[in-house]
Amino acid sequence: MNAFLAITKALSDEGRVRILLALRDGELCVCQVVELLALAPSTVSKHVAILKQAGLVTLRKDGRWAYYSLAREGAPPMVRRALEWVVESVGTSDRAREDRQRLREILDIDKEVLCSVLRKN
Amino acid sequence: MNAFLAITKALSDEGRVRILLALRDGELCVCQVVELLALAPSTVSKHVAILKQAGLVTLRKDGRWAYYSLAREGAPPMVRRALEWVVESVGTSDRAREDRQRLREILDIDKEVLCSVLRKN
DNA sequence: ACCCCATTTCGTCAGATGGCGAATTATAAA
DNA sequence: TTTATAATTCGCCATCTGACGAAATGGGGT
Repeated sequence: MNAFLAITKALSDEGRVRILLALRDGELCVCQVVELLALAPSTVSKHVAILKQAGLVTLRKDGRWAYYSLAREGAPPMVRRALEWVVESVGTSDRAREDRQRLREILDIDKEVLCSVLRKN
Repeated sequence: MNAFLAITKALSDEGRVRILLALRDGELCVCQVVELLALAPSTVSKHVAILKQAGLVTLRKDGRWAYYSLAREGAPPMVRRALEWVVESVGTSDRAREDRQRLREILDIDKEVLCSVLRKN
């Protein structure tokens, strides 16, 4: 029950759901998510930590960068079903489409440049 | 997205999940849920209102009594999938088993008597 | 060794949430 | 019409949550 509630709580925030949907197209580093959601890095870091705690995403560290991905085959059925349900339910919502388009623009920017730009604001 | 978040928020409270699981065996009136969860009637009323708002349960009024049931065929796929996921994930948890046993005892008590007993506490 | 910088952690604040009891509503019974 | 009562709504409080900026962490680069 605790694991289940960790998932439902993780899914009960729009920003976190948007992160999951954005990860459909592949792993993202924190600064890319920061740009997508227009939230402070510390806030995004907390969000992805909650998603990770719930088992919905996995973390790959590469030097200074932290890449988050959707949980895959190894994940428990409860998690896989949750992700399927999310995608089925809101994967084609307006917000998801807007985010996907914006994400394409973000992915065109070099990561180094993107993170530097963020520091200025 | 709003409808989806209404569901995930509804599912992010243990009491509300327990209510959904209890409703698997058929409709319940508020005072029966009050007895099962050991919460104040006003609190339970609020919980079922949230479940209803999310579309996860339906309400049937019969005189002074309010019976809540799980959403059925008519419900949107998003809702049906959510309920399937809930049952798959926590339908056989310890808590669910305990509740089901306790629920059998509660259903053996006459509704009128049950609600009267609650007033005394 | 030193600095740079992506990320995380910490401290704090405003707003949301979950709990209760009291008051209100609505329906059945007397 | 008055009373009783299941349920809901309201008002309040304690706690949780999500937001931010500042400070700490930790892995490159010079």
